[in-house]
Amino acid sequence: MLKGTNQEVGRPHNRRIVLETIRQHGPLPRVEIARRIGLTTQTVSTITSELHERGFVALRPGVPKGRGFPAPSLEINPDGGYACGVYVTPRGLEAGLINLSGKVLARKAVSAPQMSADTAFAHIGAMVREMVADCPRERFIGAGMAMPGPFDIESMSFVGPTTMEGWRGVDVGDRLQKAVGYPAFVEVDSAAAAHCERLYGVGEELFNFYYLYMGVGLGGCVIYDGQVIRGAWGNAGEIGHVPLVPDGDPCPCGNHGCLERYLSLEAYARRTPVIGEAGWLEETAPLLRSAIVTIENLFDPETIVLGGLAPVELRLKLLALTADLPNSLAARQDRQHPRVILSRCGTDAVLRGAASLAITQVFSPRLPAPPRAAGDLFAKAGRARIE
Amino acid sequence: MLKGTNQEVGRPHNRRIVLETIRQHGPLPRVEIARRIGLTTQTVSTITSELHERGFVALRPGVPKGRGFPAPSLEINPDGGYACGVYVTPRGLEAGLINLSGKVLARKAVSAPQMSADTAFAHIGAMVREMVADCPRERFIGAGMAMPGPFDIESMSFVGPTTMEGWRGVDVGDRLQKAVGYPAFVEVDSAAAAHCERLYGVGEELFNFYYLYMGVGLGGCVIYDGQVIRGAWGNAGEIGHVPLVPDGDPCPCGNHGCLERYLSLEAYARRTPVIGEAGWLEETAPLLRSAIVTIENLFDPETIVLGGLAPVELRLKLLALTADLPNSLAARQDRQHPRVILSRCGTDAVLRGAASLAITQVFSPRLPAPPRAAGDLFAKAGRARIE
DNA sequence: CTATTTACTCAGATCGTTTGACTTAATCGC
DNA sequence: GCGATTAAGTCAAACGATCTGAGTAAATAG
Repeated sequence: MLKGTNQEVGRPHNRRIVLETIRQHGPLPRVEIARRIGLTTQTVSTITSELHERGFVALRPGVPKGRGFPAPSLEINPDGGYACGVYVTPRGLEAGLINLSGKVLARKAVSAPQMSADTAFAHIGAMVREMVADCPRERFIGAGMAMPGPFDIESMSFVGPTTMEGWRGVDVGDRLQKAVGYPAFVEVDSAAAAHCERLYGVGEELFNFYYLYMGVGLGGCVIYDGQVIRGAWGNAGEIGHVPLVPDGDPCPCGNHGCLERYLSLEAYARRTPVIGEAGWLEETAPLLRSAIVTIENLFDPETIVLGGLAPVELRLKLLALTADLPNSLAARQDRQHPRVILSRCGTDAVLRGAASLAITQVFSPRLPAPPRAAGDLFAKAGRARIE
Repeated sequence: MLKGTNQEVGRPHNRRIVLETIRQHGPLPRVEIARRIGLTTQTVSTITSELHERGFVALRPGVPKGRGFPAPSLEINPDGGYACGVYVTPRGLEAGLINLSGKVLARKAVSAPQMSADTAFAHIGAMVREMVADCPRERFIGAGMAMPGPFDIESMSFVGPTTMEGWRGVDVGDRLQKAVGYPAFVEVDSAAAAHCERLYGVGEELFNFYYLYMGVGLGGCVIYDGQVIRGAWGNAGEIGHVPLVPDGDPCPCGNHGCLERYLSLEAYARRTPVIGEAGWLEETAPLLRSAIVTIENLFDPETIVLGGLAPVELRLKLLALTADLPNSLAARQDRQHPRVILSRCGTDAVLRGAASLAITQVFSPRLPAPPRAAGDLFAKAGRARIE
């Protein structure tokens, strides 16, 4: 569980830190990177020359700004690497190729309801191979795949509108790995979308937020300290099955009054023909507000990001319903952001998030927290070897 | 935000890892520690000799077990360090001295309703000084303090049964630091209790759980990967204010139907005179079950730990109500633990948790996650310096 | 045109971890 | 019983990533 560190661990870690800092805040001169990550310019220089050599970062010539050497800036080289993202749903497959900047360069899709796992992985293998062929082979990093959650919970995974039939007991990670032949990773769709938002959306400013994913069902994901909180088995975030309405609508999960029976695209599609969109919004508003209060009181996020498959227009209407929220611990004086905001990543969030999983896993810091200087018992003598 | 690592950071980190491994799994021989944390025996030897020198660990002579050198084991020296915990409530103060094993050695209390901050910190300063006097001065590590949450939320902190009057705008951390003159830390009571459970209770086996704290109000805390998840402002865990009953009882927080209006010692005290304990249990059961389903679906923990100030007898009765739980993603086949279990730490949980904050902050690993070997792009060349 | 400032680089020093040989203390097998 | 084997631990030298301090390049200030 707990692991020690040595130079062999430290170097890759620092490399990831440097690259992630450049990715998130670049273009940056070396001194500035060094200042941020707490290492010397020399070290950053060594690391960045390696990253440059490998083509992951590009050097932008320095522009004179006052006295002194005009510092060249480092930025991500978008074409330094590519990754594939696959989104598997009960309606079919979507796949995309992204570059290091998270831009979608190519896209493929297979439409077929309730694909079997065998068929799906055959398609996935083929799609990924085609996409890899479109980019420099040695620059392909890996693939990520997203699916509606939860995984491996028979009583929940295989019923309801987000059901994947015939996928019972399939070792998805292993199958993906074998199908693509590159490093492969799997994530629940809402977590993948949250990951995208963290990397390419609001995550540029926010390190702690809750991502509410309004898809066919309703999912969510906490980003805490910049990290996706996945739960013990990677299934955290099934906010759609929070029982907010006692004795409410029966849900395929077996309970009654689950939130996603009211707040989800499935609910929208089911209700609007009956009562119209305005009626649905009115009916859903109190539940949305309750959901927000629940999230705020449980997670204390900086903000809640409203994302998912739902079209922007609809999400804007939902956002409007949150103008007048009930009290919660989010009602603090010194808020930097509204309590609810819109996602900045488009409908490709899941795809890009899934693909960037591979990039993150291969590159990014699973960070060592800096030991705080809080009464260090080893302050001085710690440096001397004990005889 | 992201920090690099070097030898200066690495050594203290490894020291913490070694100590934490010994604390949690000791007594252990050096080889075994090395195996667990992924460093060499030599390094562990160097570090442990330092820890031994400083009196934090004790050496237990090796007992012959089969061939080879009989390995001496290392274990925590309980008297290697002491810390103070303070629990501040609207009813008064409780303070305690614990040793490195988390045992409560001394205890003090001041009973006085709605103490002002000035009075409280005067008392706290005095109590801590007395306790420090009872242990070797140089072995005193620091103090931790717990309070009912949430902090700094005017609209919620200062109303209701857990209210602290006259504490508005008080910089608690700073005041505590000044009052005790040692490293000082502050935490919400439920998080402190969860921390205690992590260190000295179920945390010995579980790294991912949700701690439900049934006190005057109702709080909770996620332990994820062995770490307390505190939220953006340290207030995560206000599960008591999840609105589970639409149009339910009005709550001092301003909303209606908050969970803690039904499930808390305050609710128990208010309702049992009217309908008796059995009546209360019956009335509360569906809400408790809903709360559990909510937690499970949002956090996907290994288990939920039922703790808090509520007496064991009452918690046992509540536990009995969870024998037949609704479906959730926790209903998996391969569960290692029941969905709900009782806390193993007694009523001192908050006190011990608060005190051990100081120990943890000074010693324990805020861990660097080991970079997984997933398609390392720098696999070989990473070791060679680039010219 | 010189002095100053700033970013960067080179080469050597530093220091925690690793490596490999050695020591110690137990059991196994003849 | 006694040498061979096994296992944990220690010593001293090697390793290697980062740091340190001197040196270089390119701008501005005066």
